[in-house]
Amino acid sequence: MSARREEIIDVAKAIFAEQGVKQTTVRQIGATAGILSGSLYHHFTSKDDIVDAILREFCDEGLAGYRRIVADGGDCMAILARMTTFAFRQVAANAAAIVILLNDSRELVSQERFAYLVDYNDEIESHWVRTVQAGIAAGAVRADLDVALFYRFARGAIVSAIRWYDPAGPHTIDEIADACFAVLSGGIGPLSGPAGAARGGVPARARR
Amino acid sequence: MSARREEIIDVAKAIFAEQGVKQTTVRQIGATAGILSGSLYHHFTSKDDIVDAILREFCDEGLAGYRRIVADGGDCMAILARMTTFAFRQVAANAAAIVILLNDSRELVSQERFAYLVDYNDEIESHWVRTVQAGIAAGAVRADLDVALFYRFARGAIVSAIRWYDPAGPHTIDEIADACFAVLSGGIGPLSGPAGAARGGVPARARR
DNA sequence: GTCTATATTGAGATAGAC
DNA sequence: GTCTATCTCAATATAGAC
Repeated sequence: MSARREEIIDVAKAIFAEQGVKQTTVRQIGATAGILSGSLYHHFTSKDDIVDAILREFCDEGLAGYRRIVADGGDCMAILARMTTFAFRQVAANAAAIVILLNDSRELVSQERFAYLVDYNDEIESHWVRTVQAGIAAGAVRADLDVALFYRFARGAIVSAIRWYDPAGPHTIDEIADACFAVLSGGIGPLSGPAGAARGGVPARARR
Repeated sequence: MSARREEIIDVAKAIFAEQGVKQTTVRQIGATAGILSGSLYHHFTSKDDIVDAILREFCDEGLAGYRRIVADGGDCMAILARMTTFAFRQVAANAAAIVILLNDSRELVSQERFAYLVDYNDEIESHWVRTVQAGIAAGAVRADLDVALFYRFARGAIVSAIRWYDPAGPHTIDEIADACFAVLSGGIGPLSGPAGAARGGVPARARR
C-alpha cells in the first residue's frame, strides 16, 4: 500500500535473493533502504512480516499465471511447455521468493500464518498432474509414466535453476526453459526429432 | 578417528538432515549425544568443524563412487543410468550432506576451508558432461543437446528429492532413480518404448 | 572427557523523543 | 516517519574445576 513499504520490500527482496532470509539482518535491510533498523518496525511488525509480503505476492501471481495457462487450453504438450516457461520466468523474476521457499519453506509452513504456502503448492502440483494425465488419456504421454514423480523431477529441475541461472549468462531464461522442456518431453535420445512433432505436437516456440 | 567423535558426527548428521545447520544448536547436538554443549569442544574446534567432517566424508565417497562408475565402462546410457542411481542413493544415504550443500553451500565455499567443495562439484559435473558427450559422439544422444544445461536439469531433479523423498514411501530410491532416468533419457512421449531399446541401449535394470 | 559457569557476540524487537 | 537508545534473548565458544 504505502510507497515506502513497497520500497522496503524491494530492498528486502534483493538482499534475501542474494543471501537468504536468515543471513540477512534487519539492520542490513534498514541501511540499504536508508533508515535505521528500528524504523522498519513502523512499516512491519516483524521480519517475518516482510517475508510474508514477498511470498503472498509471489503466490498470487503464480496462481493467476497457472490458471491463465490452463484456461488458454491447447494440447498437453503445449500446456506443459507454457508451464515450464512460466515456471522458469518465475525463477528469474522472483528470486527472493524462490530462495525463501527453497531454504525456509519447512520452517515457515509450521506457522499457521504461512499455511497458504501449502495450498499454493497443492494447486500448482494439481495443474501439472492434471495436464499430464490428460496427455496420457490423449495418447501424447506414455501411460506408464508416474505422474507424481514426473512433477517432482520437473519442479526440481526448474526450481534448482535459482542456484545457477545468470541473467548475464549465454542463455535467456526462455531458452533455458525450452531446453528443459525438450528433455522432459522428449528425453535426450537421438530419436527426439528437432521439431518434436512426432511425439505430440510440441509447438515450434518450444524449440530452437 | 575417536569413536566418541564419530558418535557425535552421527548425531549431528541426523539433526542437520532434519533441520539444517543453522537451525541446529550445539546445545541440541550435545544433548542428543548425551553431553553438554561445552564438552563438544573437546572433540571439535567449532560447529563448522562438525560440518566439515560430514562434508569431507561425503565428498570422498562421492568421488570414489563416480570414478568407479566411469571406470566400469559401458555405453553412455548405461553409465548415465548408474550415475543417476548412485546420485539418488547419495540423497537417501547422506541426507545431512545434501541438505548442507543445498542450503549453505554458497556461504561455506567463501571460506577457504571448504574450497574442496568446488573441486568436488567440478569433478562430478565433468563425469556427467563427458559421458553425455561420448554419447553424442556415439550417436546415442541427440547432437543438439546442450550438455551443460542437461547436467543442471538432471542434478536439480535428483538433488531436490531431498525435500520429498520418504524412505517409508511407496517407492524405493532405486525405483525413483529409474523413473527419473527414464524421463531424462527418453522423455515422457509415447514413443519411449518400455525397454528404451530403440533409443540407445538403456539397460533393462533401468526400467520397470 | 565431561561438567559448571560464564564470556561474548549478534540479532530481533521496543519505548519514547523529535 | 525516523532516530536514539536499549532491552532481551539465544547462540557459539571459553576457562578452569573435577
